[in-house]
Amino acid sequence: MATIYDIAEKLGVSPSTVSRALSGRGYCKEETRKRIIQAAEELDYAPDQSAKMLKTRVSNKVLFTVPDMCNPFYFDMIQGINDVLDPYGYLLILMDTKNRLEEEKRAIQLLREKYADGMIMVSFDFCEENIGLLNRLHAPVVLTNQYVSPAGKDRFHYVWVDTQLGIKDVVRHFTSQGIRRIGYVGGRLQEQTGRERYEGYREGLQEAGLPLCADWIRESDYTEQGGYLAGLSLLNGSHPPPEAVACANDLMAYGFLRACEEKRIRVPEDLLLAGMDNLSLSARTSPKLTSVSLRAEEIGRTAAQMLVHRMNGDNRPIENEHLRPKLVVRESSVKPAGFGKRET
Amino acid sequence: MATIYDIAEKLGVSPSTVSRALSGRGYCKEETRKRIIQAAEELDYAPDQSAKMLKTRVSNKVLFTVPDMCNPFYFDMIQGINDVLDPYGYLLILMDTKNRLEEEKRAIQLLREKYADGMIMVSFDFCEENIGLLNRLHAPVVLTNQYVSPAGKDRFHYVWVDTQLGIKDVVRHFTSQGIRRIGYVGGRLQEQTGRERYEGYREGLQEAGLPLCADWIRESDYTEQGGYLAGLSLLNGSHPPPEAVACANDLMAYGFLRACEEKRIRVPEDLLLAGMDNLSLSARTSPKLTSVSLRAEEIGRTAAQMLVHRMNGDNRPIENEHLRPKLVVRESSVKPAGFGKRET
DNA sequence: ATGAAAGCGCTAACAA
DNA sequence: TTGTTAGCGCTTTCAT
Repeated sequence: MATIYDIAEKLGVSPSTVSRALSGRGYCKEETRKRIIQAAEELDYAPDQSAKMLKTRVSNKVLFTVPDMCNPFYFDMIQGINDVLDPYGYLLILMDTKNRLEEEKRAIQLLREKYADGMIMVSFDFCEENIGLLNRLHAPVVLTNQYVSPAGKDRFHYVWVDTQLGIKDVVRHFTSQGIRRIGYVGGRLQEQTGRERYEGYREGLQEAGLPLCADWIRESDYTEQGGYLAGLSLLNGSHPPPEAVACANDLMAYGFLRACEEKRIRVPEDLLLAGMDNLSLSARTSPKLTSVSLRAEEIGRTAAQMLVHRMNGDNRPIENEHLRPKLVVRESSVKPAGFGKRET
Repeated sequence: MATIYDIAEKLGVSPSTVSRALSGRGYCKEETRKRIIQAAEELDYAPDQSAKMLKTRVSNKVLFTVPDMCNPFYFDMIQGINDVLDPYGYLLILMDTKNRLEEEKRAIQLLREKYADGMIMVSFDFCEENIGLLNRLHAPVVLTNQYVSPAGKDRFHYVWVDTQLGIKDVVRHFTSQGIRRIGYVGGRLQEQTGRERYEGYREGLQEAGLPLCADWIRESDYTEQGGYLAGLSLLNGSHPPPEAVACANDLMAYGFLRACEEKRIRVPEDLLLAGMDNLSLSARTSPKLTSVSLRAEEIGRTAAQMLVHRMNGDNRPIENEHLRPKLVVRESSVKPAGFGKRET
């Protein structure tokens, strides 16, 4: 592969002249430039990225990490991220951390090794360990969860949606219909996201004066299969069964729906159900699924904008962003006439 | 940021010793290695990728380009690609070419500039221009369409599914139910993918001795919105209307379904419908959508395997791969009792 | 307007 | 086992 030296030699000019001509920075006589450009084409020249990066210290890449590549939610986020990043010429490196701390650490390490100029990180569990590493990083980072270190002075930024409030809204939506036996399928309580959403459930019940009932609560993993298993377990293991169930995301709600089908429990005739994420799929399932919109694309867009701001060396302090969740009510959660009268 | 020189200096050894100790290649006394590793940690050292790349000429990245980031089909492919690439330590750069030749050329240029070691490219239209550029590339490339240059000796490989046969199977599925008025919503005929699938439609009709009828055929763009518009146009503009419609992908079928809803045409009671891609959504829509499975994940996995094979410098000639499409019949395409008797 | 030369941080062939 | 040295291909300062 030809280098600027080959071009320089062929034309009897110096490599620096070639560099200037091709990059457009610095002086170069128009005629010389033309000859250089022509020679570059003849030699099938293409600038070498690694050499350029080594010199300029920028990679033009952004790392985007998600905890579960199978969840369409993140692809909605990608739309937004890409919309913003593309015009700036940033490339997107996509990485699946599989909700494993080790993989998240690997992602952080990639940044230390300058694979990318910045990172947008989604995690179910921002904790002391990954946050500590993140704060040691020089490259800008934007998270999609709220996190404030006790010590303060965090180096990263975040854009977040109050999922706690979102789940609380779901519970309110149920109680406002007179429902009192409300179940919940969430994530692991050891994880930040799991705690947040569970807290919304707890608050919602409390607000309505309803007790927590372990029989109606399951911990799962945000996957369809996990929701299915949790659904079976909950439907089999609770007497009386709940009248309504809030799932901490749509994927688990789909799985729960599958469990209901299997158990011949009709939604919403026998049981009300709601999810969270508002995947585009949810408007088309049967029954159409009530869900809390987290505005995935907007999160992505906002996160990318914050990141670009920081990567461009603009060091004016920026505010962390806060998006409001929005309950989208569809068939699955609305009590039909004759609700609860099981057909036989 | 610390370099191996900083470590070398601190310890009074040479940079190459540090390099050997850290990379594990070449001799290094165990004790020296330990001291070096400790010093590296103390100095918060991380190897610089661009320097390593410049020297080793490998980027450990693979470029994956898709013509429409909004289509979940490609995310199924990503699962497969990532499954294969991840164990080898390859990172995935995702790029949306927006079905524009210019963007495809940009992707090819990225490879020339060594942004990545190889590429998996999805395009609706492999044509002389992009193929010509692809053949000039040194880096390995795997396409997801069949393409054989007239001149032969193509440098790239491909894994393909016979979508022509897939659409033909859909038409057969319709005709086997006695349906004779069969419509089609496809891609642009100027594009390779559009031609292929249309050809399947044409052959299917021909096989059943049915004539082509322009009233029942629409060109669109593989998006939901495109399918919706094509649906409205077809439903409004054909007298008599078709009894069944084959859509060239699921996204357009969803759009078509939306158009049907709007026009109060019931599927499958008034009209049969089928798509192609077999997105996971299709098993959950209402009605559940019949679709041709293209095995997205398997395409991804296979393509990635071929690419890895080539990137590892294994130059034994490899066969292009061929996956068979599979019709998955669901509610939307099965003639119910009383089909065609419009309710009023 | 152009050229010479240094250097980005790493690897690897060769010498010691 | 370790050190010396020469690049990888580009940018950029400084001199001409």
